[in-house]
Amino acid sequence: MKTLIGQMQIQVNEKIYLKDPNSSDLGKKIVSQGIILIDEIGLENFTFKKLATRLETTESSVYRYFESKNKLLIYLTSWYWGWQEYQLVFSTSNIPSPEERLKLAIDLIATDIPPNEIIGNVNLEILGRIVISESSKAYLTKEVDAANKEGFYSAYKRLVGRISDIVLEINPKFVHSHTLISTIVEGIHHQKYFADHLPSLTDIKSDSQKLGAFYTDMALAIIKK
Amino acid sequence: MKTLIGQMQIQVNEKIYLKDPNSSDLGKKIVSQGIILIDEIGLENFTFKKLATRLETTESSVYRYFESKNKLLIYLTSWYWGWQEYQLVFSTSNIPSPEERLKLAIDLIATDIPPNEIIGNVNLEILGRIVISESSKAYLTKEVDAANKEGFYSAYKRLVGRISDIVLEINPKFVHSHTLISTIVEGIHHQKYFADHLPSLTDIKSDSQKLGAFYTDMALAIIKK
DNA sequence: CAAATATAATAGTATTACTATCATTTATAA
DNA sequence: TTATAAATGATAGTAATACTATTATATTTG
Repeated sequence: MKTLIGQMQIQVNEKIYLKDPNSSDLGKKIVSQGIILIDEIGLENFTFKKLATRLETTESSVYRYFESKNKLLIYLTSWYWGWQEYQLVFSTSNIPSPEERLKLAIDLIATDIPPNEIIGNVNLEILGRIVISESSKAYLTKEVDAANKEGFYSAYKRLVGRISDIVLEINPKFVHSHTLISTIVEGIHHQKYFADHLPSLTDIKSDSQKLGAFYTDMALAIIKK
Repeated sequence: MKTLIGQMQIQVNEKIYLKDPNSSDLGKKIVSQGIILIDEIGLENFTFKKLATRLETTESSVYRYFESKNKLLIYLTSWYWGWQEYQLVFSTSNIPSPEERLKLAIDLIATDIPPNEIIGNVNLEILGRIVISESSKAYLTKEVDAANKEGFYSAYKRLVGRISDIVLEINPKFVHSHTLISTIVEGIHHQKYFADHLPSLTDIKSDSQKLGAFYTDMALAIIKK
């Protein structure tokens, strides 16, 4: 999982941005530094003005790439899920046992990203952190339905869909595969957040192995029931 | 569950507000109409100015009760969890079987609040809706740790703690009771949101009975494993 | 080298998220 | 009943946010 294909590119729905941030230097900086700034000050305090100042550019230049900070967030999370999907496909490709593949999938979601893992100047560890604490805000808005219609959440849905398919391989009669997997994915992120900030809501303190193991056990217990 | 005790009062941590909204007419309206307005336009678009206009009062008057809209949100969610806790204690009080109590607890979380259920001019159905779509924003902020230290999330933690205790009655050796219950509570809310807005992430379309049944099955499967 | 494209500089607007002051109304208690 | 306190209303003000618009200046590409 360390170095994948040298020049991999994650595809993100074009409607999310005004101008492809991958098409220019400034665009790439907006993404890579945007991640860092959101992580530092939180999405609520993050503004395009502050980002522009940090990049020594102007607010209007940033607005040429993204319509709003929520769109930037949607871009970042889509990118993240696209990357996770890529890793899922990659890491499960030669594994015949669906049970083994499910375990790998859940561990993939649960595993902490090692520090300084970079793809195209995106720091994945930091991106992983903002996905945990901010990603739900990308869909918990009054604009969900419009955004969903545009396909802004398709990367996430695809990942959940793929893991659900593995569940169905294990038990084709299990009718709650999507519910189960979306519960597990959100659950893992929540538990990590709780471990750091609201520890009495969890029993697993920053041990991604145990976290993955718990959810794998839970999944298999209900799937095979 | 229809009419409980006529004049029940849910206690909310005093530090959440500047002035007790229950102590005056205006305060009560801020809460009851605040809920309605947040539901209508979403937390992002909600402002104290808009609420003041609707109440035919002034922004500064609203600010006398709550420091910020985030505090109002914390107040509303605390109130909600306090109310859920009350109902939990009430509905499980005479049930000896912990398994039966767990089922009741999960169903309580999953059950849709019937329309027009009112306690002290708070519309619970609407409050339930905003808890689903906005409550996580109460803790997904840079101020979590400070807020947690002040005890702003204790109502939620207490509810999770109580249900976890039931889990431990069923199996005292189960070491993931908090993880399991917080996963289920958040999971139920997410699934309801998904059913309405991102249906491909769920298999249960607005059927709170099935939702409760699924999570109960899942809980028992892992607890007894 | 011209033309297109990208960025910088600057300005401007309505709204947000507050804080402050002072006048007026309403409740309470002596 | 009146004095006093408490709550609300009216008004003003400020820095920041979330944008849009315009024009000038670089930079790239054909």
